[in-house]
Amino acid sequence: SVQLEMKALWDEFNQLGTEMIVTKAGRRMFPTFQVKIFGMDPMADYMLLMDFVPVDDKRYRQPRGLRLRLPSPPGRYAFHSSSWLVAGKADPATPGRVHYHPDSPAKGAQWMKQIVSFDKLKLTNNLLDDNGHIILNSMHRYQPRFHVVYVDPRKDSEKYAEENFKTFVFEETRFTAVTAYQNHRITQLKIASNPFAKGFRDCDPEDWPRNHRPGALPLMSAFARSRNPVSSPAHQ
Amino acid sequence: SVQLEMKALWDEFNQLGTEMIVTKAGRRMFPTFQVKIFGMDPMADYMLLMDFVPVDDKRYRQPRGLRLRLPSPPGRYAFHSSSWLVAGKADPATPGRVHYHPDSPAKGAQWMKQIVSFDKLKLTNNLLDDNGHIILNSMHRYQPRFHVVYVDPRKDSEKYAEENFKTFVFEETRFTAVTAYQNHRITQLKIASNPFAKGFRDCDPEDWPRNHRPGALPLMSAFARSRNPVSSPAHQ
DNA sequence: TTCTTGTCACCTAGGTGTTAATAT
DNA sequence: ATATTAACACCTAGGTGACAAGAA
Repeated sequence: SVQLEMKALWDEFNQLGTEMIVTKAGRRMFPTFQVKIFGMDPMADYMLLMDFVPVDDKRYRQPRGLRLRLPSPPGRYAFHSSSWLVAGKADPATPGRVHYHPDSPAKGAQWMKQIVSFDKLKLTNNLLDDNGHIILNSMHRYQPRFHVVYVDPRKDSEKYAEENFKTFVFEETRFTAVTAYQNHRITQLKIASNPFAKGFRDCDPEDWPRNHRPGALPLMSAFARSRNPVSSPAHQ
Repeated sequence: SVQLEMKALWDEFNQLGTEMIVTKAGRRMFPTFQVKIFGMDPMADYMLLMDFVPVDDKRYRQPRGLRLRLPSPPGRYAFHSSSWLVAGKADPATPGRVHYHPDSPAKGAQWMKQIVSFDKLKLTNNLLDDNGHIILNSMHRYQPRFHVVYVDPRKDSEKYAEENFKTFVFEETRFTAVTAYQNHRITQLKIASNPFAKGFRDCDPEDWPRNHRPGALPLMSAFARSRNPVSSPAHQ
């Protein structure tokens, strides 16, 4: 069995509608997909991998004229809407790549003795990418999937391929691929929770992440002080 | 067979008497021990590891009163001698630890397809170290050794332990463990060739390492401009 | 108008020798 | 006197969103 790490954070993002940046050079996911694994044969070899499947066959876009610009830090934030419109049918599918965890293959004991982190996985929108990154269409929704493959030592292992792997799906890790954040609340939550974005925080530098307790909604403390663009949209 | 990478650089250090810093927290080696491997069975599993054996049973020290201090950058360098005196018999042997390459075990094909780098290996003088670092005695000389272990799939593989590994020794990688550099020419060569020490270079920032050609003695360009403390020692 | 790209300042994370203080 | 330690400035290496300019 598999347990998703940082589930509380994933839930918080998912509630807002998670967005993941895709770039030509490749961008990591945040939150990082991390799991704890139980019940493997400690002595057997396993491959761990991830892939991404479209949630639907739709292309999305931002609603017309719902953008607004807040004056507070002068012209700093271009607020986008948190709602999405269906823009039509999905673009042609991207090459269905797969990301093997770099430690693969390894013994079950090795995988189980600590959290498995897919922090080397990168997302790109470059259809011609030759760095082995995951290729996604911007403005489309994706579901990450996690696969465990048992390395069968038998000579005719191909025959048993069907029974030698297991797939795990965590719906709270769904996201929309974007080239720039569309929902400002997502941006703020990323800034509040990703250490690499610390430079953009304007709130108490002490409170995060040291004082973080699940359920206390502390992540949005930075955003709570500003206006909510969803509840008070404005035409330009 | 195994080929030492950066052999020219190792030779240059070895000619001066290589020194490696040991610290309580653990210090990487520079140059890094890196090899190219040939002739493995591409489908078989191997473990790669290193250990360090004393070159002799002596303890070394700096000659009495041979230190000098150059005025050029005011009081910046405490020049030590490049010669060593035998200070007596070696201290009690340190725990004979071994460093497994973190990718171990892996297939021969994996090991051979690129340079194998031991850049995670760290040296410490802390006898109570619990980070798995290599423990060495300061002021003692050591010979790094590289071992390739074939992972025998047979049930009674223990019986064949003797024939299932091969050891490679490169004498040009010998060094003296120190807590502070003793030979200023070693310091200068480290500064000239280690990218992380770039902040201490005072020579043409363009010339290294882009223009480096083996045999042209360009590494010492920074040092060549200053006096040679070996050929002109001074009493204090 | 909407989306994408490239550059940037600002971070995290950690590898250097220097230096002054301390230990032996 | 010699050897070790710990704090430090200065690097490498690379992950952030902001922003202005460009593309569709």
